[in-house]
Amino acid sequence: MARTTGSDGGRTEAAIRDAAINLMARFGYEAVSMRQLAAEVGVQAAALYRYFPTKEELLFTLMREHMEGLLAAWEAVRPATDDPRAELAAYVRNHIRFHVERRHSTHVSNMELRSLSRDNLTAILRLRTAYEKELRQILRDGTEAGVFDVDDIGLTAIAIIQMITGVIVWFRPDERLSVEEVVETYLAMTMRLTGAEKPGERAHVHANA
Amino acid sequence: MARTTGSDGGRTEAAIRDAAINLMARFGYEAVSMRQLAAEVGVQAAALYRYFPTKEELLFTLMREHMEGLLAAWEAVRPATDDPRAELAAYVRNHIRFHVERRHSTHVSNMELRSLSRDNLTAILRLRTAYEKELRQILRDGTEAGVFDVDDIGLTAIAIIQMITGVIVWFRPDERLSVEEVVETYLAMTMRLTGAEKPGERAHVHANA
DNA sequence: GAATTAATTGAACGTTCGTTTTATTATTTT
DNA sequence: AAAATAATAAAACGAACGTTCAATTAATTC
Repeated sequence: MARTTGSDGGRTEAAIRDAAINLMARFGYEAVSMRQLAAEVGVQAAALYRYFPTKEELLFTLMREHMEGLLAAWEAVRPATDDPRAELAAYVRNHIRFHVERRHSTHVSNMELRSLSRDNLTAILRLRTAYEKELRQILRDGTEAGVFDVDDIGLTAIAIIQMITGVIVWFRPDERLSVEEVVETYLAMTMRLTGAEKPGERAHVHANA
Repeated sequence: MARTTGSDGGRTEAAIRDAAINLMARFGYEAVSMRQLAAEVGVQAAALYRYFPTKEELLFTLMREHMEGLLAAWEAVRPATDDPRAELAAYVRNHIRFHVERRHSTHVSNMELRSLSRDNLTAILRLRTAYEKELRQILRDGTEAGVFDVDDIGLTAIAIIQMITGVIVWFRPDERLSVEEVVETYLAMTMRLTGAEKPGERAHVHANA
């Protein structure tokens, strides 16, 4: 046989992306074969090469779009304020919501960096760095304004991202907690971590020596 | 050729473990072939099978010993006190020190769970759960004693472990920060996260409404 | 309705994979 | 020094891998 009835390039490509994200999130990039992926899509392996030149290019496309989507989502919700607390809250909320909604592609983007060629890796890391830089800037602004109490900005930024990305390891949308409850709990922990004063709050804790 | 001069089973097995941890941490379990591993050790691939029956059993052994080592290290340093703050501090310090010292096996243990068979996975997760349970107990004790202010114990425990394990992603021992500096910074963040009162401290922050 | 383009199949390519088998040599035991 | 055992090499197994190529059919254009 050859071209099948009702076949459509756009739909097939979307199906490939979808299946690839699911399979690679579950079994890992290396463990998923092009034949397995094709079977999931419902085509022969050769058909995949009409849409992606190599397996790695497929992975790279998925990761790049994930990172670009994350940055775009942040740009879209970034508040027009100069209160670092509001900015930090928006950052954390966006991060968790975005990642919970896209657990599988987050998993792939976080776990499969080592399967990229040098150039592709560099491109992804550049996007990641740009995203983390936003958080560092918020922490710096807040520290200078005196509303955060952060010792090491770079270290704190990494710790926060690590913590709030960890949600996707355990969170499943149908459990006792809703997404919004989780978001607020993590936000509260983040605020504590940065020593953020709540709006209306004036003083830090003082030890009674 | 066959048996080589000076060959020794004990040394070869140790060399296999060592090379396996390094290679698998760098390239991932699936991406490392038995031939590549053998070449790193300096033997033929067939020789590996004298020490480990399958590739997966080798992985499982490495992961099991890592987790057992982590639990053993904690048992060894667990303080004989009922102050949850001291216990939490000991837990965090031990966790970071252990993981920084064993970056590669930590990486393997965290990343390669999906390459295990069901039974082997269950065994590793059992160890992991036992380890996390220790932290939850500390948080629970501290919350009941009123020295911690934790909203959701399970969620906080996961967030803390995620945060303090994240050290190995970026920390390299020869940089501007020493291990002990990093340990203390993360400890401070953990204490803030849990709302821990410092010894000698009496009150929490109060909002000025 | 003929020509063109899009989408896919089926077979095949050479390579590498984890693993097994058999033979061979070094070392230890008797 | 002979016998037994430990440690390895060398070669081979069938299966699976990513990828390519030629053929074929569906849909679209002219």
